[in-house]
Amino acid sequence: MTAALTLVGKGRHFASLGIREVTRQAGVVPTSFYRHFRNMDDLGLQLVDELGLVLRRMMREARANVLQADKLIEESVAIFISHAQANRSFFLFMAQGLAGESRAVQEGIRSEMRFFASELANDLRRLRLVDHLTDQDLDMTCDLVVRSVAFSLTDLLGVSADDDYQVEQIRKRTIRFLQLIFVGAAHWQSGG
Amino acid sequence: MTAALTLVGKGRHFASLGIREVTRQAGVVPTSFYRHFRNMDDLGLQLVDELGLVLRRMMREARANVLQADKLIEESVAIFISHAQANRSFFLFMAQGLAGESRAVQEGIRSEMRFFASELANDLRRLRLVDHLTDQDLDMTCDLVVRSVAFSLTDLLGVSADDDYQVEQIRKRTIRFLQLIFVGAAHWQSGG
DNA sequence: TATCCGTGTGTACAAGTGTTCACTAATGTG
DNA sequence: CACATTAGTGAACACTTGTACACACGGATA
Repeated sequence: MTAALTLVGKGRHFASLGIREVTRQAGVVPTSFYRHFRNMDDLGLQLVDELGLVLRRMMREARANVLQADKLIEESVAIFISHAQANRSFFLFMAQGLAGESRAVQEGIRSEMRFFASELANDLRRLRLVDHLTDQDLDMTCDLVVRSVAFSLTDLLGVSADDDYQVEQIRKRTIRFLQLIFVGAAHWQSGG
Repeated sequence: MTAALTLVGKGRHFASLGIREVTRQAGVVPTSFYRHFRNMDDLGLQLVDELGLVLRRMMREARANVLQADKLIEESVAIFISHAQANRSFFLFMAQGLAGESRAVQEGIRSEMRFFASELANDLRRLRLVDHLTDQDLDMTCDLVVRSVAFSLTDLLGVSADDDYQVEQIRKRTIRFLQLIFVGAAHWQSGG
């Protein structure tokens, strides 16, 4: 699995990886592959599971560091970006998988995103920042937030990790996106 | 190019297509490929160019059909969905290319999206619906709109084209996303 | 009419592919 | 100690792959 991620990190697309290629990168003979996976789709699915762990770690850190409501967006985005940079290959895999070849992987990633969105909704409810929204509207808002961040992720993965200027631009833009969404949420139904 | 799109439409990922595979689908001998393209990346780039045409046609139809401001979002989303269904393979290619293997294709698609967003900004300015926004804020709003729609596109491509119920769900959700964004835009700076 | 030029063909080759099978070395369990 | 399980090995198979080359046809041009 690490070998596959490494190759993805080097710019390859997961869908174009072959068994021999992955085992070669892993420094192991091709037949060993079958000791662990039935095929590449299977490997992809197990990567999705690990991706879930990465996302949960990120949520935990966000919850620990975002104590008060102001700067909530800024802090969260910063944490997100730092995790995305630290696990570049993982997030590359996630971005690729969203439109990938394996329906199962696709559905897995989508489901991780839904989980993430619902956790976000819980947190916001707990902070009592959105009491005027119905549960359904809050879910929608969080869904939109997660999608926007996911899209920013593809921006981020498109620039080199040490291009500080570009990363900063992406950070600022993502923050403004989220601010715009939350302004919308604040005036939802009452103002719209 | 049609052959490549056909294969993508059948669920394959563009990055995993080979020259022989494409020419086989085209009903032509492998060597003929080189008469038209230098390699698969080259083919991808030419597909991006054609994608531009598809998007422009879509914009033209939207401008022709969205006459008055109310129902603007509903109509636009409907037109978008019908185009996405009618050119399923093209939009699949677009969704794949965003996180694809070829940096050039990636950049090409991104650039088409930026163009789309800027055209949208022009239209909104012309309709004088957003006079209170600075040009920069309007651009950001349109960027977010285009991204949200693009993400809905991946939802749409994930369900079968004739699953009316699911398509309807996606349509409604996309509309609500855009409404939320525009409520945010309406109260931007004044309300945020 | 003769001559290009764009497109497609057939053959060929070296390299890479997924998958199988029988074998081996290390590990932990009774 | 003997034994089962796990992870890795190496050879072999039948294909598939990208790419090169010389060749053939048909329509446009001179």
